[in-house]
Amino acid sequence: MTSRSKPDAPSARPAMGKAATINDIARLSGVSKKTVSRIINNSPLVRKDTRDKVEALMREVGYVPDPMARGLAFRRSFLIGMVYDNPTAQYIVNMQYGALDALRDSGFELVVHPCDSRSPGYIDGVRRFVQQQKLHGVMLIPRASEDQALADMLADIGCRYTRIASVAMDEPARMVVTHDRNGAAEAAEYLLSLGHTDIALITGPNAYRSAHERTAGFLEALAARGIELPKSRIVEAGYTFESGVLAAEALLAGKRRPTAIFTGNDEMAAGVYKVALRAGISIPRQLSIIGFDDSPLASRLWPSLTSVRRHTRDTGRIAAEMLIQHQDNSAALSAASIRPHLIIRDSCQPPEA
Amino acid sequence: MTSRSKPDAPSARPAMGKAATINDIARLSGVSKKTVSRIINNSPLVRKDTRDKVEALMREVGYVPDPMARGLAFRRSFLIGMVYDNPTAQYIVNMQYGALDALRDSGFELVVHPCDSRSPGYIDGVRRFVQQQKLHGVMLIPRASEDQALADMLADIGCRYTRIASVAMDEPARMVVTHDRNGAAEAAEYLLSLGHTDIALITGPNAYRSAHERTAGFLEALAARGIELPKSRIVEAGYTFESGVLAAEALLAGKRRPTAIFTGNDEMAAGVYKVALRAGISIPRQLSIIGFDDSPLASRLWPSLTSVRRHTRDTGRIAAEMLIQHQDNSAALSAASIRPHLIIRDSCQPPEA
DNA sequence: CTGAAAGCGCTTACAG
DNA sequence: CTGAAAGCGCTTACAG
Repeated sequence: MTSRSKPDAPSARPAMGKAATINDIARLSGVSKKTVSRIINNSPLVRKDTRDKVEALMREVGYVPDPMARGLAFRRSFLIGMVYDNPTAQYIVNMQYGALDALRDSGFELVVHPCDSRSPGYIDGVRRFVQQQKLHGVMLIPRASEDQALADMLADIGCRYTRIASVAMDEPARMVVTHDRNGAAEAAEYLLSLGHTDIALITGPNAYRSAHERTAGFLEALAARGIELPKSRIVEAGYTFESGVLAAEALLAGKRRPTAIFTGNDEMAAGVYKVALRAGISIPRQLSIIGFDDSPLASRLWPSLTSVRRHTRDTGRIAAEMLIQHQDNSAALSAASIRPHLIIRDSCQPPEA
Repeated sequence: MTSRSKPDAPSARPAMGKAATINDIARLSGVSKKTVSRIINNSPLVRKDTRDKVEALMREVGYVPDPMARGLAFRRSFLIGMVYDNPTAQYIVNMQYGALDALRDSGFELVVHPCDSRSPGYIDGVRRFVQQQKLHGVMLIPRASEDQALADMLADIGCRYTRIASVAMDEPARMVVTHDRNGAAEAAEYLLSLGHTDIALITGPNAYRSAHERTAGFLEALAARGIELPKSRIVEAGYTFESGVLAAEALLAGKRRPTAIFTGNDEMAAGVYKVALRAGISIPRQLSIIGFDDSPLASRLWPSLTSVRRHTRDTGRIAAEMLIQHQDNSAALSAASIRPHLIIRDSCQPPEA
């Protein structure tokens, strides 16, 4: 129990005495506030010894410029918005961690904005969010990032943004590409290397770019080794556990079952597990399975699931860095892209003779 | 591809012409800006027809006061901080959704601040976060919420906060109590109702208040029906999957296995699944299992896991509401508490004869 | 119930 | 390289 000041006291003031302001720094170091301002903003137009003297004082008194005052004068806040639409929790949290990695000690903060891209007014909602908060920039996470109308709106109102997507769909300076295609290809190659040829595929919704990329990468890699899947071995599902169950039921019902299944994400792979376990089909002896995401679920399932890992945290970090970076080095980052790779666990083995 | 203004254009201005300011509203409606300010702040000192006239104009031009200007004058921002320490992704995301439910259309935004409560400087990190951003208030999520030093620091600097915890540990106006004890008791009663008597318990770390509450609730409910667990049937683990595996191995090794296990969270229950499946112990025929959290994992496991559901999103909503509520009705909310309850799935049945 | 003045802590022109 | 003036869009005393 604490017995300090009343929580609803009308005026909340800093701990002891007011915090130092730019005026204090200017007065104490004997320069004008404009010079202090120049130092805050890293202007080159300050003599080195002036800068050193003032910076020492700032450190000494623990001075940090007020983001609201700065934002008011700049007509832009020091807030980065993260806009996303309904993906899995672990993915979002990792993305947030990554963004915060980039924002740490930068003076910027992360404000989250989940939305529903199926609701009609959602783009307007994002616009209000951006304009009312005068956001410095926003990160767009799949699947919202795939919505060109959203990106167009942001460009219209002059809001800088970065898009995270499985494939380049905007100027390089605004894109972080995750190359899902490569990850899926690696999964295909692994199954081939184990000797599988009767392989099935459960895809995410075709309308999702990520699903399209993963499917294409998987099928291409198979084709490169001369294997073409019949239509009956490819089932489109909805990226959800339940849809994975339905797809697996269709795939595992007949007598001639595939010896391996690749699913567009781990959720659907868990659905395959359920159907297989219920039907007494042994994983991996009678059925090999590979997922995509390397979510926590992958290691919690038994046997643990081989899955394609995405470097979500790094992806989020880079997307945020691109937003707060100064122009000079942003070019270096603009080509940012991260390749997924396969994490091998216990859900695959060569097919039975 | 879009071909709009360059993303790095030095001056980002609103879409078309500047947005309206308080001066525009004052001029156009023929009152002083102070009167407009009174209306913005819901002051009763405004004649109803004046208010109506001005509000109509504000709606018409889509005027929204600038949070940075307001914040600068108020010496406090319109940002709510969410401070948390390393819990599971779904829990955090649900908490964020709940907070945003409360903040929607309130003019407040949510800024996230994960931290590591084991690192020495973390309280200082939160203090800087609060003071530099002049946060309106912060929500403390377990286990950070259990740290009295953190709460004391916030009280010291005059920052309003709400704490979410399994049991009251602060003034009612600052607490949202989740009553984990009740949920655990319900799990115990369910197992008893099925006829189990040889029951085991895998607890979270005793240092966690939630673990303590869940353990106490479970054991109390058992004791109320005359059942006392021997020490050997109670294993302390770490709330993680891996620790659940180890605990289950200890519990399921001997010949006289318990017929049911209750775990302090779903992660550890998944660990029990792994050990049971590997050992050929059939769930629920030979072993009933109940988890806690009702995480997505619960329904993805097979057979699906009976688990105690926490109303995380509502909890987050209430914690945020308490922060932005005006004093008058905060009393009504202060007693806020939410009871967990058992979600019955397929992981339990009566013990074998 | 309403308003004119001063101020919140910064930055942007404009000078020098 | 440095500075005095005006302004960003609001609110707080203070009057009336």
